[in-house]
Amino acid sequence: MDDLIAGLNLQQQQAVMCAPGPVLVLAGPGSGKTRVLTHRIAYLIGQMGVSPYNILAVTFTNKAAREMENRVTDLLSGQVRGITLGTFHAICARILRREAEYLPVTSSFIIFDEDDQLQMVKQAIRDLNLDEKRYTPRSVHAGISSAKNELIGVDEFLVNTYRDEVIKRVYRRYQELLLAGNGVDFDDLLLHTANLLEEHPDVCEKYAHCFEYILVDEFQDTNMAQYKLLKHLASFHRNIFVVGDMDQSIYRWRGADYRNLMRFERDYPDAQVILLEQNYRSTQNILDAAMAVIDRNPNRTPKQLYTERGSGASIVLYEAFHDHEEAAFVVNTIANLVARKQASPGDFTIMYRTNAQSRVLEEAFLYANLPYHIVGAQRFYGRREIKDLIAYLRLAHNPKDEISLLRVINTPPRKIGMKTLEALHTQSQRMGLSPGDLLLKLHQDMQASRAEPESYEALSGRATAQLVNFSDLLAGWRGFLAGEVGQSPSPLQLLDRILEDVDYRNYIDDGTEEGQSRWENVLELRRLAAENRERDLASFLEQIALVSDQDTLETSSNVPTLLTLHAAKGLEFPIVFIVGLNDGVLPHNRSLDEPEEMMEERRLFYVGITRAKDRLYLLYSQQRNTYGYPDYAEPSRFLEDIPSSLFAEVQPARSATEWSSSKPIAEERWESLKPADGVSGTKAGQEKKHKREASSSYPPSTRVQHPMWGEGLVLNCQSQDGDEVLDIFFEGVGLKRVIASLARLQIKT
DNA sequence: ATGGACAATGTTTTT
DNA sequence: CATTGTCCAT
Repeated sequence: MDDLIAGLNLQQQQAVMCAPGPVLVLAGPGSGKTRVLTHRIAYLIGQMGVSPYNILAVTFTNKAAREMENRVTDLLSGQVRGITLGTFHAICARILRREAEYLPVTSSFIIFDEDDQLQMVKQAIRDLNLDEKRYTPRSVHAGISSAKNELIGVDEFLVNTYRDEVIKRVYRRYQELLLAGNGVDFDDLLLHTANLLEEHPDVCEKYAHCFEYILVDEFQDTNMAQYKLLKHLASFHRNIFVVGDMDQSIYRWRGADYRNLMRFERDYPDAQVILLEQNYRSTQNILDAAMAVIDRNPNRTPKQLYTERGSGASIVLYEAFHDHEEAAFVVNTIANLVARKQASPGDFTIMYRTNAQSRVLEEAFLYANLPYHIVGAQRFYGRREIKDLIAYLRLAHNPKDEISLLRVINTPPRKIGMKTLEALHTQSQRMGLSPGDLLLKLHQDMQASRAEPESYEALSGRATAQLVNFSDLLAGWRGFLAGEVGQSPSPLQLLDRILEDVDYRNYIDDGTEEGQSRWENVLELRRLAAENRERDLASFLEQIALVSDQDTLETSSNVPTLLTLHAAKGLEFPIVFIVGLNDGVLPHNRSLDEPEEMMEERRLFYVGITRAKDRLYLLYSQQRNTYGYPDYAEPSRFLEDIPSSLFAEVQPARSATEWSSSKPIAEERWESLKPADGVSGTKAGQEKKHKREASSSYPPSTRVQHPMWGEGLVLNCQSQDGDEVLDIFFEGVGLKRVIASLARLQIKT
């Protein structure tokens, strides 16, 4: 008992040990909210004798769930088996599979991801003969999604404008398409579960009885569906313990509504409210800056963040001439601090508003020949080759999945184009079958050597031949799955068979560096399948659908991290740079005229600032490139809110001429900076490795002269079709890719 | 059916 | 600038 609460402050102890009933913990950044949650669970099990089976703990990411599980396991030395701990979506998927009898889909439903959702909206728009230009799949999907987040079904969808009418019709068609494929989307997981509990009191009671204690992390990020869901689950015991901070609500555009915190207080007037204000992460200067920024938001519970760490270093505000120099300042600063052994490369993070901003930074790192790590830009599961293979698996699992069928039917190319697909579509409609089922029937008919009867009139002979080829493959996998050859195969065995049947490697690995990297991704998926060899296919597919790239974030390699402010939430770093603090970038252009959006931009900045433990650098520039063209920019209006007393003396910006003539940092110093393991900076998807090729006439770090761009430094070279492709950094111009024989390059000595 | 050349179009993205 | 989709010639 004393062990458990040792090291917790008063408020934390109060939260951990508070009596049953509704509890609202308002937790400032770095105030130890995860500690409170994990200790609370340990307290319930260890001290109150609550069975793990009666505890439900919900998070937003798998990573957070994993971390919580590990920490509780440590605290209790292992007696956590039985606890229901996971993301909202994973827990809902579990409930829905168990209660599938109440659903319009079967328990082996598949979960459509963002990409599939867009494809499906596109399909729906086409089915309805609507103008794709006028109603982009993206915006229509946003409309459908936010309706679902508000628990608004198609029939309840209110129409005020013609646009609403369009969305409503697409929504209806979209749901039909989902059901036809026995699928649900991310939003449906929540929506269906909430509706299920609402409409079936007996089911609701079952779960509400079971979950004696409910704990929720990041409560400010819940949407209406999640709120209602929790309310149902807590309807019997009312022991609902939520932790949140409205100041860190940055997912409004995903349906999150921080007002759920207020709604909670209203719905549970007897709730105990506990404020966690002591910060264990940052120095006081950093906290003061953060509070100065966030205090300007109206209608919030004021929090006085304080630390016992002392004021710490001043915040550095730097005005760069343009974004290139901004990046150069970041890299130089990192290099200097590392060289002087004041910090190690992994201590640094650079945060920005939009992913596009990472490019300049990457160039600066490449130019300096320093490794870095970038989060998010291209996610593993978003990669083409991975999506292809998952689509194959899904199709084998569920031939009715038309989205997956369309994806793989001509990948690798099988001479099945638009014409053939159209024919397949008409024919399947005529027969009242899904295209996948039609293919299987086609296969059967061919097996029975019933030469194509008139029933396939929509299919031409040529088209049929190609389709039959594919249907043989599909039928083969179906049979394989059904256990024709003894036992039912594992996902890995099926994957391997598919890889071989379609000769995928030959298709994807064309011998270029990119092709090899793609094949490596395939091997990575294989490895993942091998790890999950105990799971059946359905469960493997679910796991893949519900895993995000955030969850794969590795922090092990000792190199600086580049990420968006959104991706930074929940993390902390000794030294933080926030770049692009210009109006139009940090308060983003699209938020300027919308007060709610503006508040969210402010919170985003707040989240960024509060990631920093020891040092904070804020950067903006006089000029920046937008879509390739330079443009003058104003400093972010948020900067005005930070008292100047917190800033270190502002260093004068160097002029453009000074910058373009400035020399790169001596190369010996870079050598001393390189981490021992020599991890190279990678941009996912498009790797730019510094390959040393002895045969090349322009090996990396050669200085060259270009007739147009002047002097540059070769960063990378690779052979292609007997020629050399070079990546060269030109000062004041940027990174250029050239063909050695065409660019009239001179080697400088 | 496919690949190459052109125009159109650009937030953030826990699941 | 860089990615994505559409049109057109093979």
